[in-house]
Amino acid sequence: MRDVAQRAGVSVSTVSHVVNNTRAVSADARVQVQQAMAALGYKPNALARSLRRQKTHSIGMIVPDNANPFFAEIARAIEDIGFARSYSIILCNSDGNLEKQAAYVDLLIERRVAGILFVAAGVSTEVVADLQRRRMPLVVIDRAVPGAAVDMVQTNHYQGGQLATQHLIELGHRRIACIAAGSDLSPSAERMTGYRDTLAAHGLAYDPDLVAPGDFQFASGYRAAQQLLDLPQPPTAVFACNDLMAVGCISAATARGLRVPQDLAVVGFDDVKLASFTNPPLTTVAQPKREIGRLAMEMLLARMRDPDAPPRSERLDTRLVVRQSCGG
Amino acid sequence: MRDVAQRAGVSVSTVSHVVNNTRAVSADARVQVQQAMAALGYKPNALARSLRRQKTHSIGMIVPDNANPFFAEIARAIEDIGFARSYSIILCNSDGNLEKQAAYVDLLIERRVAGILFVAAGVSTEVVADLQRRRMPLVVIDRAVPGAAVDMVQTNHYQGGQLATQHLIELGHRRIACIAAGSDLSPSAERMTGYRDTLAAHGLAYDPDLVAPGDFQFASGYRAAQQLLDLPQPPTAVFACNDLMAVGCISAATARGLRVPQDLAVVGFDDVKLASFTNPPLTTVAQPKREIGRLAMEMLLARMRDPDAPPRSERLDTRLVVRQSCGG
DNA sequence: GTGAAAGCGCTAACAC
DNA sequence: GTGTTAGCGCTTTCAC
Repeated sequence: MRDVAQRAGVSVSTVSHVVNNTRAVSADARVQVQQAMAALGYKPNALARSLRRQKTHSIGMIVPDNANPFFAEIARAIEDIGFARSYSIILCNSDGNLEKQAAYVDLLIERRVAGILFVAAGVSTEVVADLQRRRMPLVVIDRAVPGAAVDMVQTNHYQGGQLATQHLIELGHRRIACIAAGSDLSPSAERMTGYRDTLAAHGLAYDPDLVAPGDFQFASGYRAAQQLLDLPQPPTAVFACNDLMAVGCISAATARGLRVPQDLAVVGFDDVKLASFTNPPLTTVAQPKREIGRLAMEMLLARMRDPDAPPRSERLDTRLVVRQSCGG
Repeated sequence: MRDVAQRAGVSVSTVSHVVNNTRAVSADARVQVQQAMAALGYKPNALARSLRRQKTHSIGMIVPDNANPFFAEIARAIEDIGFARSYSIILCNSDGNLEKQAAYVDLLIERRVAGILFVAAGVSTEVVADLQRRRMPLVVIDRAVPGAAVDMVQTNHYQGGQLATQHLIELGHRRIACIAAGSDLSPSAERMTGYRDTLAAHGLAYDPDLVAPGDFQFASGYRAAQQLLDLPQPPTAVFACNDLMAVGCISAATARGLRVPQDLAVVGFDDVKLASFTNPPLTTVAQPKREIGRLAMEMLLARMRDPDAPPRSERLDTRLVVRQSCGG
């Protein structure tokens, strides 16, 4: 900047004012400055600016794994909004590891980020409390943080479970199984509850034999389907708590010579890319991934503007994507 | 830091020295400082440090789209190494748009990143030249930048094309089709060349009828397969230039009552997650995505250490992942 | 409409 | 082993 000022024959503060368009400067001086900037390839130093202004245009995004398509989509939406508002995103993968997460939180604090977008890696009550003590703008995504009054946005898993079950019931199914996953994680539990409540609402008994355990992976869906189909009275439809298990379920059924959807209807959850390409294409409950990212970012920006607003918690509804794995 | 110094009863420089472990400090003072830091929740200001030291620990990563699984994996590997070396990654999506890319490059320069990892969005000769003029450490990934002597790492697409074709030939196939994609992009063209050369090396004639156009999408693979199977003498095997088209091809074959692999063998390229879950699971040529990211990051770190080393260009070999879509 | 000067929080060179 | 000081490149207040 000094160089520019010298070459343009004006003061440093004048250069600053044309760079930031911050007060009236004679047309003459402005042109001089701009030419000098171009000639020297000058780019202002954002570090110095941030130090002086005591605010950065960086925001930290902590996710378990950006290669997981679910988080990849969310990250994408976040980056989009960030770019539009000229915030840049620092990518942090926690691998669901609390220490790694803590290390990244420290790093983000030291970098003086303007805010943090946060998918918790396990029980993160303490980190969040610490962040709040520091008045760091923060939005929690996807997984709740117990005992924290904090901005958050997540999917309405319960409504998604309802949607899937409702669809199967409307198609005439009465024996509807569920491939569940680790009930300690809230999303899966909520999907299950949506399933049970919808069964009940339609006068269908809940049969524990029709609930098979899974772990969100393909293989567990395959195994669960085998177990279900071995039942004396096998189900005619399956609600799998995610797409990977649904695809595993279809594979198992096909391997036994069953036709999907004629002999077994299958509905998934998530709507990952894969779902369009299976045979038959998978009917599934879509999580609003882009919308989650977009909203989280908007909420963070709002929080930065008004640090004292009451915490906001949003639940985004899912949408049923009807393809061919349930017929209909 | 002043606060810490005051509370600990030492000078600011002493605090700095315990924070950075930079010179001998009495055990006493060290304890005082650490206690004060903990009590005050002090975290050093990385902005100030970077400004003073004239070097940051940020690196910029520009990719077309982090939600594309290929780049997601690469990004993941980059982040991993970065974390281990305490560099943080600024995530930039160009959407293949030169203006967006230029905007991000400017942003990264202003942020004074220590280096840039770069998947070019189209012909980026100028940006790269500008970056080099500024002596910005830079590694180009995946797509070559014409006319630039610069560090780069990419897949050996040619060798991948060979691998796929070779595999099919060894399985006894003689009429081997290819689903290609836009020959203007170099990777696809190189895969094709690998295919042709391998055919020739085995005394098999190249038949233009057996090459069907695609655009990397599922639907184009489906269409291409239909076209191929309508031929008077249809192929017995297909090499699709990516997995999505391979899966489309399998769908089309299945829809006609053909069995894969008995009636038609199909091999893909990329080895995306999806490939494990198709029916039958897809035999495919795996790109070393993690390895690309890892190597790119290592090369960037090396370049930062030695700005004047001659540019290095690496081609990483692919690997054939045999599943079930080719039999064998 | 312009310029001079202080200071953001840190580090490094230099004295003691 | 410790403290003092100058200065990284910017913004902002103040004086003109």
